[in-house]
Parts: sequence; structure tokens; C-alpha cells
Amino acid sequence: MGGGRPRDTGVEERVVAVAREMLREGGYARFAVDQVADRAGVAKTTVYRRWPSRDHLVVAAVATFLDDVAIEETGDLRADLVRIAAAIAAGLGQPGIRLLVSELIAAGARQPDLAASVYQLWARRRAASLDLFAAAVGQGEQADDVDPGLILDQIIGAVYYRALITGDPVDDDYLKRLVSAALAGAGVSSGGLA
Amino acid sequence: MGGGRPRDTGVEERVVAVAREMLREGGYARFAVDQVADRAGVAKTTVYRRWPSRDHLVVAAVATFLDDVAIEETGDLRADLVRIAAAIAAGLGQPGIRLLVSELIAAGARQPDLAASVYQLWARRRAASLDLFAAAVGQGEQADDVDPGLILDQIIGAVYYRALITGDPVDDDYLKRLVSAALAGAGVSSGGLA
Amino acid sequence: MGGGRPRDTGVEERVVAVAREMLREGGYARFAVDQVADRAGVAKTTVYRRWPSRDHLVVAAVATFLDDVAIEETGDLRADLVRIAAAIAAGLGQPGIRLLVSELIAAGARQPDLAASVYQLWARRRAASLDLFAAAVGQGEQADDVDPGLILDQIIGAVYYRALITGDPVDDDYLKRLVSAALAGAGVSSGGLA
Amino acid sequence: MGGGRPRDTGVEERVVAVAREMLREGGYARFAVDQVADRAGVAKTTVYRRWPSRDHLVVAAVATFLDDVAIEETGDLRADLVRIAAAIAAGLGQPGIRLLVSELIAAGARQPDLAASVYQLWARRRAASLDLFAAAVGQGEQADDVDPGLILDQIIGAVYYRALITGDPVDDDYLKRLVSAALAGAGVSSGGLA
DNA sequence: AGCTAACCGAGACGGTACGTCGAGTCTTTCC
DNA sequence: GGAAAGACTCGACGTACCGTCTCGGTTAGCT
Repeated sequence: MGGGRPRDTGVEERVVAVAREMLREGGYARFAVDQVADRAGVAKTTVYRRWPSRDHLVVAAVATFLDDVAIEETGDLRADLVRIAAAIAAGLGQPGIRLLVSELIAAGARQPDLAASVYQLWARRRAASLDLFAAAVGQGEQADDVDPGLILDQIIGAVYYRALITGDPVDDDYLKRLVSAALAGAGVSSGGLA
Repeated sequence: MGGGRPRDTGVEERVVAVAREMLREGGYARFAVDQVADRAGVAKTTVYRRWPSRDHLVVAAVATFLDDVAIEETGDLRADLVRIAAAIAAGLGQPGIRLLVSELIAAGARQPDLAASVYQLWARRRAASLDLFAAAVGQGEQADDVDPGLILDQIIGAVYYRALITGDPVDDDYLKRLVSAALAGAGVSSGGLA
Repeated sequence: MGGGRPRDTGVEERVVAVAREMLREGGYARFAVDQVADRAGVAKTTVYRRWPSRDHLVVAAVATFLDDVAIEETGDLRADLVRIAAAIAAGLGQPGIRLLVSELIAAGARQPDLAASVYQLWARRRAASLDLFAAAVGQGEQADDVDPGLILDQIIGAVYYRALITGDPVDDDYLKRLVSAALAGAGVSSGGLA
Repeated sequence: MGGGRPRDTGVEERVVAVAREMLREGGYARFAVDQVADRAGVAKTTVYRRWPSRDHLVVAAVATFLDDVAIEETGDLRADLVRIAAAIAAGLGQPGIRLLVSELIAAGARQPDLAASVYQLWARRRAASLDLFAAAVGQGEQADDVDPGLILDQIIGAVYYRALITGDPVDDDYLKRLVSAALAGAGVSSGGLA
């Protein structure tokens, strides 16, 4: 039961880095495992040893560049929500990102074992957003019995819906009305904005 | 300046019919233009003359089977909205449909000239939903200054969001709370449901 | 049984002219009936009404530009033969012509009804060459009982053979030796050359 | 620097064998790479990895069945030459072979990198023919200073020329006269035949 | 020190579908 | 009935990726 040669840990990083790069350049469509391996100076076999399919690799790569986006809270719940929604809308405004997001969703739908990983991608950001509400409670800006998740769904959901599915524009005015309506629906006292 | 041989209008129908069938059978992944043409008794070139790519054909095929879904209005706005949302949720609950929807979105994101057609797919259903609000106004159930589109975005958007992106469950209880919150946020009098 | 619309006699010329042009530009491979018709401002149907296949059209087109080559006789049989052989060799030296010639041969082999027309293409030039011998007889330069056809076969045949089949070079020195041998074999008095 | 998976040498053989078979059955026109791959139980991509185009494969296949033809030398140069020429003429008399030969020539003219291979096809047979002369020298049947290549060109060239280009018949009588003329032209003593 | 096991690069392989090209036929309208 | 226009069938082409496999060679840990 000897050990065998240990994995070269540098491989993961190099491959994912290249994968990320290629996603940025050509999007999902022109993302070919062959080329990733090539550019990373790695054999295709080695790639497949770690990520069982192209989709798995893509998800892994995307996971690393969602980390960057930071969410700053200013204490003003309404404003923070608008800002977050705007950031998402801005992202989805870029064709490349829009494509990537939809391909990720599709990947999750194609391969059940990927679904969880894909959901996880957005979970982190969602968790960060939910923190805003906790903070707001502390400041008495918000009643205790509201359902932050529901509010977020209404806001973020609407943004994705318009950007990906209906194709309707998502401008600042819309976002303000959206956030206001969602907060009002939950009975949150209309802070400073009205 | 004679016209030339007129297009065989039967081709459109036959091909789309076959395409629809194949989508039902094998989903997006196993949808091959070659086979569609074959089964429809048509040359592949003839298919490509009308639909410049596989994606175009898929979109066209899907367009025809969204027509089936009828929306019945009972007069009770809240209940109707819940029902619609539930229908959507139920659809997205099926892996095949979930995949198809996400592939369609991706197709729209890939090829700009397809985007409009894809948006159009959902537009019809959205329009039908919006009619509910007009009807409700007539019955005095609803104030005149609310923005039905915004309310729909919050509801439908949330459903898509959970089903496709976060993977969270969309049960009846959730839907009721969702619809209530959205209506409340718009200042619609909370009809019978509390 | 009225007459119907008479054929537009300009069509033949225009089409053949365009065909010739296209052969010069792109050779046999890129010669597409569709394009010929297009450029000639003629319907494809019209082309096919006159020439039953692509090959037929090509042969017809080539026939018109073999007319150009003139054969001048100086009275010196040996020199004339060398010059003719050299002209052929020069032509076959150009890849385009080499391809064209071989495609013509192939066309003849493919379609029996074309074979005659293709043979005819070279027949004219061969006839002209044979005249040289008749002239030489008049001048007493040549015996009466030789078979000019055989001599020509030996010379021209060798040139085609090397150019098309073996790929061996056909230079001036070779040609001189070739012609000398052929004439000697027929017992023709070795004129000035040796 | 590792090798990678070694090529399955069986593939070459199987594919070429099938290709040869298909050439015999349907000639050049009905030779489809798709089918060759299929019948050989090989993926089309594997075929294209070795032979970059249909033409390349055809040439390779033909190369293997030119090997069969054996040339027997009886010691009588003149008779041997006649026999060889007759064999060639007989081959070219079959429409299928005539077509194949001309398509090969055309393939060579189309793709420069194929030219060499095509020339090579005939080179072997030519070499065998040239051996006859060497043998004849040993027997004193032939002078030492003649150019066997030139003689062969005149004979074989004439045969190809008539069969492929002028379409004139190539019968036994013609061949005898041809060989005699060629040998006489080179100053070879006219053995038994006059 | 030797054995064994896992890793790695390289690259062949089967498979599936794509979109394209061109030939030749058919159908319509106009003259 | 000729001609223009263009839709249609048919057949094959060469390409692109995917994911699997089979090599030779390396790099550990265990005995």
C-alpha cells in the first residue's frame, strides 16, 4: 500500500488560472479543454484527473473570480441594497458575463452533481447581502420579524429576471423603485428615502 | 423578375414539429440538426436556409410549444398570481425544462440576433399575466397607480431566481408569502388572504 | 404549337466567356456553375439547358481558348517539331494548365459522351503539326513512307508523359534529343542537326 | 518527451485495404472518406490524422495495388517492351482505370504536396522497365551508349498519349511499330523483328 | 535498495455534430 | 416555350471538441 507519487499542487493553480483567463477572452463557447491544458503546460489527462468534465473545470474557474467582488456596507440598508442590485445589473449588462452565467446555470441543469457547486457560487454573495439585514436590525432600522431572504429574492430575482430573461433594461430608477417596493412589502419603515 | 420557386410552406411546419418532438425526447443535448432534417424528410441545407444555426431552430421550436400553456383568470388577483407562479415553479422543477430554459438563455447570450427571439418567448406569457392586473382594476380590487410590471418582476423573478440560480425550494407557502409581499409593497389592499 | 420565346443567342457567348475567365482565375477546382451563371447574368437553368453538366461547359470553354495558339512553320522540320514540343512543355509547366488538362482528361473518362469532345480539343493542334510533315515531303526533306503520326506520338507523347505522369523535367536539351531520336527512328535524313 | 499513445499500426492497413476495395467497386467518384472510415471500423478523425485529404488517401491506396503487377523479362528486349506497353494499354483500355489514372494526375496537380507521391506511383514500374535495358546490355543485345529513359519515354509516353489524350486505338500492330521505331531511333540493332 | 503505486506528458483514438459547398432538378412567374 | 429566380435534394467534405485510452518515464513512500 505504498503511497505513489503525490500530486503536483501547482497544477491546480496553473490550470485554473489559465481557465479563468480563457473564459475572460473567449467566453464559454471558445473554452476548450485541449487549449487550457496546452496553455497551462499540462496534459489533458491531468486536467481530467481533477475535474471530471469541462463543466466542472469551468465552475471551478468561475468560483475563483467571484471572490473578488467585495460588498461594502454603509449602514444605509436601502442604499446598500440598491448598490448591490446595481452591481449585479452592471455585471449582467456585459454580454460575456451574461453568457457565462447562463452557461453555468445550464451546466448545473445538465449534470446533477454540478448543481450544488453552481448554487454555491452565488450563495456566498447572497450570504454577504443577508448580513446587511442583520446589521440593520442592530441599528433599529428594521423590524425583527421580516424575512430578509424573501426581500432579497424579490430584488435580486427581479434583476436577474430582467437581465437574462425578459431583456428589459435595469436602470437606476427602476432599482430604486424595486428596492422600495420590496422593503415596503415587508413592512420595513421607509428609512431616509421617503 | 419572376419570383422563383416558392418556398414549400409545409417544410416549416414539418421541421418545427419534428424539432419539438426531439426536444421533448432528448432535450437540448441530443438535438441534432441532421436528425431533425432526416426525420422531417428534408435536406439539411433546406433547414439551414431558414434557420441559420441549430440554436435558431431550437428557439423557433420552443416558441411553438409555449403557446399551449393557458392562463385562466378567476378574478382573484392574488390567487391567480400564486397559480401562475406555481405553474412556472412546477415547470422549472423538471430537470429537462430547467435545462432547456437555461440553454435558451445561453443561446440568446451567444448570438445577439437570437436574443430578441428568446426574449419574445417569455414576453407572451408575461403579457398574459399583466392582463390580470387590468382585470383587477376593473373590479376595484386594486389601486390605479401601481406598477404591475414591477410586481410581476418581483414574483416571477424570485421564482426563476430560486429555481435556476440559488436552487432553493419553491413551495406553496413560499409562493403565498412572496405574492403577498409583492402586492403589499405596491400598496394593493390585501384581499381575502390576510 | 406556337413558337415560344426564341433562344437568346447572346447567352452562349456570354456564358462561355465568363467560364473561360473563371477557369483562368481559379482553375478547375473553383469553377462553380452557380457562379458562372451569376456572373454571366444568366439563370442556372439556362446554363443547364445548353450544357448538360459542368464538365460539358468546361470543355466548351476550353475549346475556345485553344484556338489562339498558332503554329508557325519555318520549313525546318526538326526545328519546328522542337518548337512545338517546347510550347507544349511550357504550357504544362504551369500548374494551372497542368491541372486543367488532367481534369479534362478525367472529364472525358467520366462521361463517355464527353470523350469525343475532349479528344477533339487536341485533334486540331495535332492536325496542324501533321501538316509540317506534308510540307517537308514537298521539300524533299523527308522520305515518303514514314508515318508522321507515329513520330508525333513519340515526341508529344513523351512530353505529356514526363510533364503529367513522371514529373521529370522537360528542358531544351531533352527535347532536341527526343526529336532527333524520333526522326532517326523513322529513317528521316538528319537534316542540319547532325 | 514521452511518446504518447503509439499509433495503432493496424489502422493503416485496414483503412488502406478498405480504400482499395472501394476504389475497385465504385471508382474515384464514389469514394467517400466517411464510408472508408466506417467500413474500416475507424473514426473519420483517425483517417484524417494520417491522410490530410481524400486525395491523399486515394493515392496511398493506389500505391498498394500497383505493387501487384509483375514484369517478367524474357531476355528479348523488343518483345519485353512490347509486352509492357501492351499491358499498360490494356489497363488504360478499361474506363475505370483510365478515370482513376487521370484523377490521380489531377490530384497531383491540385495539391503540390501530393505531386511527389503520385509521380512515385509510376516511378517503380518505370524502374522495373529500365532494368530490361541493363539486362540487355549484358547480353550484348544493345549498345552501351543509348539512353534507355528516352526510349521508354517514347514508347510509354506514346501509349499514354493515345489512350488518354487523343483517344486513338493502341493495338498490337501499332505497338510493334512503336517499339521498333523507338529502338531504331536509338541505334539499337533490330533483333529478330526486322 | 527495491517494489509498488500514483502522477505526469504526450498524443492516438472513437464518437458526434457541426456548418458548408456544389451539382443537378423542380417549380413558379414573366415575357 | 424560353428565361430568370430561387427553393429543393442529395452527398460529401473537413473541422472541432469531448472524454478515454495507452504509452514511457518520474517521484514518492513502504518494506
